[in-house]
Amino acid sequence: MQFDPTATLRAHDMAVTAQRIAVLRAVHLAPHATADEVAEAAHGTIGSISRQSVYNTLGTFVERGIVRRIQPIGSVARYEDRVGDNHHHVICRSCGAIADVQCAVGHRPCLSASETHGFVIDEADVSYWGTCPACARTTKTTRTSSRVTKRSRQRNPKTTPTKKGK
Amino acid sequence: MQFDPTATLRAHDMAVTAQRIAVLRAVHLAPHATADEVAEAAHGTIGSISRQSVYNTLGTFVERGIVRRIQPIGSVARYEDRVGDNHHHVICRSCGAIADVQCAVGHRPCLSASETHGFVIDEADVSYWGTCPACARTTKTTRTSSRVTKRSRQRNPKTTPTKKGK
DNA sequence: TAAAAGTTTGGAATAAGTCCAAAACAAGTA
DNA sequence: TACTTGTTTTGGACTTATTCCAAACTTTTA
Repeated sequence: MQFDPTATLRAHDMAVTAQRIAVLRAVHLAPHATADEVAEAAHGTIGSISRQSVYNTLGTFVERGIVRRIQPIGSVARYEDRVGDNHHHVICRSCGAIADVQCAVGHRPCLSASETHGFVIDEADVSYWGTCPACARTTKTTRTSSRVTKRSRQRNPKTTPTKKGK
Repeated sequence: MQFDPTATLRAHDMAVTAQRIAVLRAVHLAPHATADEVAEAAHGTIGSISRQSVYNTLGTFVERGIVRRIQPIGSVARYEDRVGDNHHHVICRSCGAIADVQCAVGHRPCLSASETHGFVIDEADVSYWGTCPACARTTKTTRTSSRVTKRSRQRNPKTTPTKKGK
């Protein structure tokens, strides 16, 4: 089965627009990308797309189950188009790298909680925390300081950052 | 073992201040509270505390392992002082209610990922998603609309210097 | 008890995301 | 092909959670 944005959109009765295709492609090519990164990538393919459209589109996709939204502690929301296989994630505490890990159980909810307080559970979302190979190598790395990387979005350039010399 | 903020602070070589005691107490009395709720509660006990102090304090506590920070998708960060027992959470998709569930394994990381991509894992953070008893009763409830409840914070209404002497 | 060290504070700044109403567009129909 | 209609996209303003900063204040140490 290959990647066909148009077919996916059609299958979900969604209008086929350049923006949607670009967003879907961006998520497909860069798993775990942030909305901002998706916007950047989409911008690269179709020249221009509004931030709002990126959010709208991602939101709609999530609603329909076309993409999944994950949000590790300390990170902004991230998106991936690998859905339905109930896999989980390993996140590096020092650099924020994320990798997929197969669910050992294979079906959802992949775990059963012992005492559920009457909640009806339909999904178990697991985040494994640890150190990635790269960071493990450079031992004694900044533990607390360098949280999950943040990239800044470029808003209206009119607002000069003025470092306010003091 | 009983709850003794002062002793806890001393044990961690932290200066004992009214703010810290108030924050610790707030987290203890309202598990899963947001920074805002903690601020409100602390405000109730010691009359006044800055937002910044609440964040500083919570942040420091998290660093030292005195409190744990959780952040379910769609929710702001929440804090709890039940640490060290590696328990997990069930979250209601419609109202955002959170409850603790005991970890079936009991020690961390409570699960072992099958294929770790070389990551050294030290913790497994599990979020169970579903519907709480209350929401299950009122079936057909707004699914997408009422995400996790948002409370608005009340910033200092401009001119409320509040006594700073004393 | 005073200096040193650690905390708290308010104000300003950011980042991420949402609201809104108008303009642009996709797709079904004549 | 043109038309119509309902859906998308857009940009600008706004909100909320959180962080940065440097000065004022408290706790602790000596």
